[in-house]
Amino acid sequence: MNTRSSSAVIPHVRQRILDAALEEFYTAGFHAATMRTIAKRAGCSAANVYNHFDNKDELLVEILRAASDEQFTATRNALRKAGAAPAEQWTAAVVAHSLYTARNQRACLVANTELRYLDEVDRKRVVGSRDAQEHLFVTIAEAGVAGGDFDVPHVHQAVTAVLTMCAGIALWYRPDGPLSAQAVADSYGVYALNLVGYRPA
Amino acid sequence: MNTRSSSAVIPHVRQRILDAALEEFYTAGFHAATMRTIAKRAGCSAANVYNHFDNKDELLVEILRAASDEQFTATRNALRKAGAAPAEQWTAAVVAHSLYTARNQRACLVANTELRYLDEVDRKRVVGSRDAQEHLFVTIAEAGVAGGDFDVPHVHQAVTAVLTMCAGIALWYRPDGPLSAQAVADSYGVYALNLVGYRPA
Amino acid sequence: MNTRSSSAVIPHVRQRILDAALEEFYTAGFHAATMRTIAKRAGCSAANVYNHFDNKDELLVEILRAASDEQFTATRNALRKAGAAPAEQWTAAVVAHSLYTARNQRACLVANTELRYLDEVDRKRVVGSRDAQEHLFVTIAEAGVAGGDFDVPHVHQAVTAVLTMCAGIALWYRPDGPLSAQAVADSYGVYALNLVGYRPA
Amino acid sequence: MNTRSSSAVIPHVRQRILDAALEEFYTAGFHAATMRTIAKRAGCSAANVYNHFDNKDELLVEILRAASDEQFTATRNALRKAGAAPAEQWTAAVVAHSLYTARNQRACLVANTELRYLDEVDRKRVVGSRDAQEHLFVTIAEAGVAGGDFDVPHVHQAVTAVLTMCAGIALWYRPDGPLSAQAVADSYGVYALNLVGYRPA
DNA sequence: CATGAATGAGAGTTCATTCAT
DNA sequence: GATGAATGAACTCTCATTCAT
Repeated sequence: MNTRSSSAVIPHVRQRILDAALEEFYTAGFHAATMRTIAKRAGCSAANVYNHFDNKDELLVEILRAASDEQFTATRNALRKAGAAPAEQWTAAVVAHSLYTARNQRACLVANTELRYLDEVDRKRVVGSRDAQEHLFVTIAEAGVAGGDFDVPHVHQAVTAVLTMCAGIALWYRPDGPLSAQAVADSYGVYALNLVGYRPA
Repeated sequence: MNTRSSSAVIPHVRQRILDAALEEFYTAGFHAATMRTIAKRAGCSAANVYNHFDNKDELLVEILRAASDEQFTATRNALRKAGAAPAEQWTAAVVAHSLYTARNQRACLVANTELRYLDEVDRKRVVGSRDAQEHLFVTIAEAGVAGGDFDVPHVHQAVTAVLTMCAGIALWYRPDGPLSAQAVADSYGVYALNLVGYRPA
Repeated sequence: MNTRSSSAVIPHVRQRILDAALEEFYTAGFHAATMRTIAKRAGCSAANVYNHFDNKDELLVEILRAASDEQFTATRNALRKAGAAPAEQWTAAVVAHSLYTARNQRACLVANTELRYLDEVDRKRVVGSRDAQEHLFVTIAEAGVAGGDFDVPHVHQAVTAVLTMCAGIALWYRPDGPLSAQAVADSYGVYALNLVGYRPA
Repeated sequence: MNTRSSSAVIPHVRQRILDAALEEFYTAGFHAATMRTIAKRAGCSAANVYNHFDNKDELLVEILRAASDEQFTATRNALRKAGAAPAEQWTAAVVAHSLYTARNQRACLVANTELRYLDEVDRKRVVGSRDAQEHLFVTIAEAGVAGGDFDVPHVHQAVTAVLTMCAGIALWYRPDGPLSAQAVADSYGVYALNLVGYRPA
């Protein structure tokens, strides 16, 4: 009966707006989503959205930045727990990345299709952790090649290929499909390890 | 001095409109592209676009359908010239698919990002050759696995992974980059062959 | 029954929009006037206004620029017909200026109250002839003082006083009032001649 | 350490809001000024403004009424100190009126440009002392004409001309300009005396 | 084929104002 | 007194599309 418990059940408006925006961006696309439909889904007036966010772009920025950061964090955490061998690091990174993509399918799809609609300034606020993440993958792959574990042409390009492959999960994955997110991620780990020409000793 | 020769220099309006639309869809996205900017780029009035196409959706449909069909054709032609072994077929298909993607980067990017904005009816007019193409890849991969050439979990899913990986080329490839389209396609052929766990006999 | 004669009766849309805008700016003020009310008064849709003018500011600019230019022209024409003596020039200028103000009361009132709402760029497009006009008055007044016909402190300031006095006509003059525009203008000519301390030889 | 001394330093909210409103009305105009910017300038929330004033109109009314009353009072005080002769009364009134206008430039400008945005009821609450003031000027001018000191056509109209001329001071006067408020007011006294055709005996 | 003019629908955004706290 | 959150109404401006010519 107190404020805390009720707020535990119905999330605060700000979060409800973000959730609604993600849903709308996902189903309709950024441009086709309207502040009015977002607001209605969030259960408030369109005007009130502007009490919490500067404008429509800001909604997209917040959503994408949060997703990017979380995904990066997930990957780094996985790496910390994995063995030091390049193959283990590589697989751990790909699996974690894929797992996050499958589990946050909406946000990841939006990130891959709507990022382009942000202006230069806002895009920079989002792509930071994306670039860092890519750099992480490149480092691991290069270590693998240098150590003779991997054998693949154009390492950097291979990393790009793997990352877009993983991002693609967001295009088709459904939680109620035949494979669990974990199963999908695991197989993508295998694909990626194969892709870089890993040959067990 | 005949019509044909003049049309060889300045393409007919219909084609100019399609070219303009592709360019606008590519740079601005389907929703942000306006009939006016498309028309201006094509060098005619907005009203005149409607003398050649039913509506804005139709422009997207035409562009995507043509690209899909051409890509499918390119892939089938490559398969006809390739050896019968699964590895050869698989590589030929991936290379052809990738090559088309790199060489038609704009259309392929639009196909992957804007297809969702078509309604059910129009989307069906486009996805036919896409599905056929996917089916082709699946058939080859399954043959490879059945014959023991390939070793990969969840074949169908692996094909999806490969196709999204190839589609990703459209996201970053630039004709004036360090690698030629052919070089990129060749390395993607290697990636794909690795990915399915190919082991030369 | 032909197009020409009908267009002679009902002015073209562009002019109807300008007329409507002036009326709305006059009665409601620039900010309170809406594109919808302007359009409705002009007998077209709000959207169509944008086929003829870039935006709301442009409406104000066009109205004010035309009024400024016409007023300047009226003053210069009057000067050409007047005698060379400073008193004659001065009176002619003031009377012409006042006459225009009374006869174009709406435009002049809008010019004096709404000019401030234009941004720097647009304001410059309007104030050119205003400044030129002021310079004209100053030149005449200074000649009068130099020749001993006028005797007034701070000549430039006196000109400003006269011009604001004349502009004030737009605040209260009504065509159906007791005095004709010409009668009002004539008496303002007297006021202005008195004001600069004219003493007939 | 008591309330009075502290209020001497930081004025009470009500006054801070009025000051802020005047500043905003002056720089942006009544319609463009928002309750939020006014509140921010006053250092409180927009909602709090409504604890002190009924609505936005009320802010304008309060400002204009105070200014009108003060100006009227200033004029009457000046008249009491001046000699009885029409020329002395007339000059004293104009100088006092001008002086107030220069010294309260912002309020006077707002009074002359934004009064029109008040509805009938509110406008009446403001124009009372304006009308009274005009009546005062007319009385003096008519006495001057009746006594043969002044010679000017359409006395009432001449008064209007003088009052708008004085009001114009608010348009251009700046405290840091070349002339002091007193100097400006004095020369406007001369202009006005000239204007009514004063001939020293 | 081609166009300028026209429009209904709707988008993002703002704002004066209210109200629970 | 004071506030943050909320809202209905309205505004400027855009856009796909139509139509007379």
